[in-house]
Amino acid sequence: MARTRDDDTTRLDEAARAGWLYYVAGNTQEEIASKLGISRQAAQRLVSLSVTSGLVRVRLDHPIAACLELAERLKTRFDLRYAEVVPSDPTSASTTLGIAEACATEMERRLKQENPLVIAMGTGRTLKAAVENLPPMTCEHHRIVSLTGNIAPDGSASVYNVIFSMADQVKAPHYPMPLPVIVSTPEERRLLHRQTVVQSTLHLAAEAEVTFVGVGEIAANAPLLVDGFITPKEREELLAMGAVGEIVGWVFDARGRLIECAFNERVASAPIPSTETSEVIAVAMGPAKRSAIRAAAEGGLVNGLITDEATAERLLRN
Amino acid sequence: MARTRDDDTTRLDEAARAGWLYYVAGNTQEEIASKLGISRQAAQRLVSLSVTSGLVRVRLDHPIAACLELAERLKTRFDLRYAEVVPSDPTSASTTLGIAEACATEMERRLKQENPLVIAMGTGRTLKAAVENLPPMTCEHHRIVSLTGNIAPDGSASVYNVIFSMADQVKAPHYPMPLPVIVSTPEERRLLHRQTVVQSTLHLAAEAEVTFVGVGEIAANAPLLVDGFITPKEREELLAMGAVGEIVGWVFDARGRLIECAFNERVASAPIPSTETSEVIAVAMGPAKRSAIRAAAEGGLVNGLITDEATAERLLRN
DNA sequence: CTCTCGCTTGAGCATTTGTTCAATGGCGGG
DNA sequence: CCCGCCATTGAACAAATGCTCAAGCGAGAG
Repeated sequence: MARTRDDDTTRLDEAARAGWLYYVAGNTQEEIASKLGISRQAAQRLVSLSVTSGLVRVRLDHPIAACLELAERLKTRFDLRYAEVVPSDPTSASTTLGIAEACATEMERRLKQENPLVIAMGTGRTLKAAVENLPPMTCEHHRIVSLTGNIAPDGSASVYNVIFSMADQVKAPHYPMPLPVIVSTPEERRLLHRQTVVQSTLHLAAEAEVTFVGVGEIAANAPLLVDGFITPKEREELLAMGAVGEIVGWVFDARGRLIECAFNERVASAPIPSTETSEVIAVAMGPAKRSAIRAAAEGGLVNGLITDEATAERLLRN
Repeated sequence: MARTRDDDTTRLDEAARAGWLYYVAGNTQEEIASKLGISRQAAQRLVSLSVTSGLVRVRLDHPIAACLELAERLKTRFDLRYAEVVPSDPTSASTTLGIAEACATEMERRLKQENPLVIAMGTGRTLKAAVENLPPMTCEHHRIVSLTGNIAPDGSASVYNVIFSMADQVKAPHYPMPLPVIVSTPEERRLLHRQTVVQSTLHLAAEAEVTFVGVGEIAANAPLLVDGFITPKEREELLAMGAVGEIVGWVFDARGRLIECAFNERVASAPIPSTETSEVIAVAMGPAKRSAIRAAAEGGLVNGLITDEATAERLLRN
């Protein structure tokens, strides 16, 4: 019963083969079954395994005209170096569907580069979903650095810290930040940031050529609140000070300026890499995040954006 | 009724959108229909169009263990720099299924490189199928050069000359050879090769960093014969001299040595780029081509191979 | 204005795919 | 050695997909 590693791999191999016969060679599952000498159901199970285990990856080689146009307009309107718009699924309430895949594709593009890169990663649900869409690679020449601490308020490892799973998937050297995301006092932050490990990570982050970040809203279901990084009371205070969004914890107002407040002095994240030296790509969609995205783009906190059609349209409809 | 270009493109856009909703968002065709406000059949047609027009591309991120192992053994056995083995469809008689896709993927990988490359292309059915699998790209920094003339025996443009469709698809500067594949006399070849255009193409070909070629058999359904480049009588003569295969027209024997004969003196193709300076990748599969492939690999005419599992196994089973 | 041609449409049907469920059988524990 | 657990199997059914064909529609010719 103890399913050995070998069992697993041969099973995946067979799944890959079945998936190949199905998707590439265009066989029907019945044909596959007879070719591999198994029952139709077994074939169906293998094919289905090949998709659920992420072996097959479909890619749509078509810059859907409307999306392309929206992307162009976003670039002009917000003075971005990079913009990508994916089609919206009108009924899905997901805030990652589509952009996660697009973000993964973009990451993959960067990772395939020959010359060594420093890639900085933010945190959050969207990036997590994106990283899950990365194919296995070997990128020993790039370095991946985390902009945020990896310790959640309750002391556990933060679930949405993506650097480990990303580094694991693409086999790249990685530099996490072994400290909490939000600390108790500015003094504590100073202290923690003085550690050698943290110092080198902070320096590396400042050198990042490419940065991927999620964007959090402050109102409604603020990720900071949901994940217990702030209390409802703190949220109210932030809102009162005009906070509309947050990137790796740094809270900013509607014009995309970091708010000078007690909270931001307790954020232990690395500074968001400069848009002068780094491509800083925000990955976010959905009505709740709209004003946060707009602020970040308008204020020049980011110079790249991956979003969906509906959000893009609303961003442009001033 | 005259379907305008605009009609076509918007239709493709819709197809892309439907394909996206289907393959990426995982909608059922019925859901897509209601979301786009069309009938289920219409949705089905769009999805199917998105597939047949090559918009969706499935990719299998799994080096099937057996194939990987075969590839390794091929590399060792024939001293290759590059080998790729794709799974066989046991019942398909196709000589391109699988390797065309694999070849396209490999070409794409090269084309995505930042530093400018010279890519030399052979000719034939396999390469044609491969090129049809290339995604649209913009590669203005690479140069694609043809190793063969583009004029068929009957004076028409050779169907299997792939450089134009390839260059069109990937938007790269390209250098065809405006002359017949096989000329009547060695003198004619000298004369034609003296043209300035041809000269520069020949020089470029010699500089190629990467070369993709098909491999033709001489016995059975020799492409040279089928396409009218040689007569049945000539074929017999070549076989009598020990010919087993041919690359861009150059006929070679079982040990992979170009045969010194009247026919090879009439081949107007560029010389096959040296395996010292270029990666010369043969793309071929099938029992009929087996001895030709083995000869080419053994004789060092090529140092790369893309083939299928069954062929790989037979090549290794000495 | 009407007819014709050719393309598009959607209903209906055949095929393929996905899921459920009871039966099977291997394997460790008692 | 036997029991029971649990993963796996295939039959049967449900859902989704693909195909065919007759009808509809619109553009242009007469």
